[in-house]
Order: sequence, then C-alpha cells, then structure tokens
Amino acid sequence: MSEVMGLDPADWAMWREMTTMRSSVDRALEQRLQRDAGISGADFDILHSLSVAEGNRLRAGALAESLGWEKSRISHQVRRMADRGLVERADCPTDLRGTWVVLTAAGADAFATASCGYVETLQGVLFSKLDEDDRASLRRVARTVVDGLLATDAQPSPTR
Amino acid sequence: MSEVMGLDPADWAMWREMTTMRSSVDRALEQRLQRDAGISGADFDILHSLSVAEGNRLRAGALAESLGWEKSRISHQVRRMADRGLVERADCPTDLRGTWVVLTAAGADAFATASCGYVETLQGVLFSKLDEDDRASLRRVARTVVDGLLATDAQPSPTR
DNA sequence: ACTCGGTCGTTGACGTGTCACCGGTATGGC
DNA sequence: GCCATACCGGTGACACGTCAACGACCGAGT
Repeated sequence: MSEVMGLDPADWAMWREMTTMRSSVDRALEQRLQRDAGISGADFDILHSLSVAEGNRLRAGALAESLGWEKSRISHQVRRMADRGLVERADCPTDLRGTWVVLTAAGADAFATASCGYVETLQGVLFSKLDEDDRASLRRVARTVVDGLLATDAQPSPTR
Repeated sequence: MSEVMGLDPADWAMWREMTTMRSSVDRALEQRLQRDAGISGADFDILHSLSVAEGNRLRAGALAESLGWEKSRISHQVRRMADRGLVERADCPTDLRGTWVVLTAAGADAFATASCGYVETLQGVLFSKLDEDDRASLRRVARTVVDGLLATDAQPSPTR
C-alpha cells in the first residue's frame, strides 16, 4: 500500500506530474483571460469557434461537435454568454428545431482582447520550454492515445 | 483570423490534441471508477492520500497540500464523502482548530475495489503507448513547465 | 494576563459540467 | 397524408470547484 498497486512508481510519479502541469497551465490561462477580458476558458473556446466560423455563426450542434462538448453544456454556456451580450441566438429558417449562435460585436471585441494574452501565456509557459523532440513526442503520444480511446469506445463491450 | 493570432499552427494543433487527450483520459478514468466502485476521481484522490498516510488519517490542511487543492475544496469534498460514509471527521486534541480526516472501512474497501481498475485503465490508455523516450520527454516537460510556473508565481508582478 | 496577527477549517454564493428527461420538429416508409 | 422514429436544443436537479468572508483558535510579544 506504499504505492498504488501494480504500477511502476516512476510511471505513477509521471502521472502526478502531468496532472500538476495540466492544472497549472489551465490556471495560468484562466487567470490571464479573466484579467485581460473578463472571460473564462469556456467562453474563450466558444468565441474562438465562432470567430473562425463562416459568418461568425454556428448551429448549436456544430458548436458542440467542434469543441467535443455535450449539447446541454453548449446550451447552458450559450445562455450565460448571451446574458452577458457575448453571443446572440437566432432562429434557423431551414430547420425550426435548430438555433444559430452568433458572435456579437462585444463578443468579437472580447475575443480580440483575450487571444493575444492567451497565446502569449501559452507560449510562455509551455511552448517556449519545448524542443523539437518534445513537440514530436507530445504530438505522437496525444494522437496515439486519443486514437486508442476512440477505437475502444467504438467497441460494443470494451472492458470486463 | 484563420488561426489564432501569432502562434505556429502546428503548435496550436498540438495544444488542441493535448486538450483532447487529457479530457479523454480523464473521462475513461472517471467512468471506470464510477463503474467499479461508484466513486469520482476526486473521491479517489482523497482515498489514495488517506490510504498511504500514517494511521489512515490526515489533517485537512495536509490533505490539501498533498493534493495541491484549496482548503475549501477539501472541506466540501470531505463533507460529501463523510455523508456517504467513505471518511470520518475527528477532532484534533492538540489543536482545537484542526480536524482529522479518517479513512473508514467502507472507504478502504472502495479504494481497494477502485484502484485496480484505475491502474489498469491508466496502463491501457496511456502508459502502454509510451516508449522510454516519450516517458523521459513527458517527465522533463512536466517538471520544467511546473517549475517555470512556480517561479513566475513567486514574482511580485510577473506580467504587464 | 492581554492583545494582536496569523492560521485552521468551514460556510454560502456563484459559475460550471453532467445526466436524465422533455417538447417540438424533420424525415422516411406506408 | 400519416405515423413511427430519430434528431435538435433546452431544462432542472445535482455534483463540483472557486472565491470571499467568517468564527474559532494558536502563539509571540509586551
């Protein structure tokens, strides 16, 4: 019971360090976004997706898919952002069930204000510390792990 | 505006992939814990810290420090876990302000049940995909990034 | 003994993410 | 046209994390 059962202690230590790194970086980004533009990381993700979208608007479902979020999460987040004037809802004429989420001028401003600091922070805390080998390794690992999980999820009964 | 301003598109893609990897792995772990033992990842972290502690008990502050959580988060989490019988609170005789958090038999059982699947999942989705170079790279990156952030936080006025 | 700054843990309010479920709408087969 | 089915997005309840503020307590200096 001195360590977690059946796992290489070095691997366990690495897992802990990765967890710490992740929360530290997230924290730095959140704080920077809050300070620069008064928005959260989730706000930023939505604003980014809308900014790169055709006509600065997306259907709620497309937004969910582009971010890998659940639809209900999108709905809650968009409602809160609409309350603050960062986005607007609009009815979809071709599908009465659908909803467009549209970037407002205020939302575009907030994104423009925020993105510079966001990139700067990311560059400062993460990318500047990586050499080419690290980049290749990270990218390969991320892709392999995600692909592995997608393959597992696709199976009818993945475990047990 | 086609990509986020001033950042190498490859770096941006890597960041996205890292984010996806993180949430996928977290998701797999959460689901496994829920299925095996009916506990959350936060529950597991607390149970693990208590399991390796002397006498299966820790002061709330020590728990917070060992996990890098805020004290209030510990307090909320412990209250919820105490409601479910996974831990108990006990007064500290040497410091009347203090509180011991004590692992119960039910908590120890839940941790024993959960840890095997947790390790198995982690091994399956992550560690099994890593070679020695990846491990070294990840470990070095994690440590460098965290150290960098600690140094930044220590400064009186890091940015602007 | 007293006071005062610091520490311990808790609480309430708030924003957030997930889950189960719902009403309204589209769509393909009849 | 009609109907079963699937889909779209929203809602409410709940668990979670953060923040600011608090009461209780410790300990050092006087």
